[in-house]
Amino acid sequence: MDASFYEQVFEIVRLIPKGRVSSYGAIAKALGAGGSARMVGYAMSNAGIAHPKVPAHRVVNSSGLLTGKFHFSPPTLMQQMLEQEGVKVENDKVKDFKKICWNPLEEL
DNA sequence: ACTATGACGCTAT
DNA sequence: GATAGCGCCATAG
Repeated sequence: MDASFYEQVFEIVRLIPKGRVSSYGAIAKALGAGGSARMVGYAMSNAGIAHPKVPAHRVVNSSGLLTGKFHFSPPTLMQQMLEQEGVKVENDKVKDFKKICWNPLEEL
């Protein structure tokens, strides 16, 4: 394994259950890099070329805002994917984010 | 080794 | 509520 930070992030993201979402900070913390939330997002940039597919659309910021939606094509794909999985999104923000937020540290 | 960058997080104003 | 600034840390050049 490359054991790169990216791959570790990808693994966590791939473990996110359908209909749930996670935050960059939570994932970073689960990896033991609590302060490297930026790295998680940075890794997501590679998610587009990563295999197997990484449900990056399930990863949002601590506010539940779809910050990275512009990295999708089209940018509306992220919101549609979430709604498709039962996640309600309003104004580029996950509704009831606190309720559906998935904590890797707790679930794992 | 150093600098620049980045899908973040938090606090202050 | 919106904007601005700082910190935090891994990757790329």
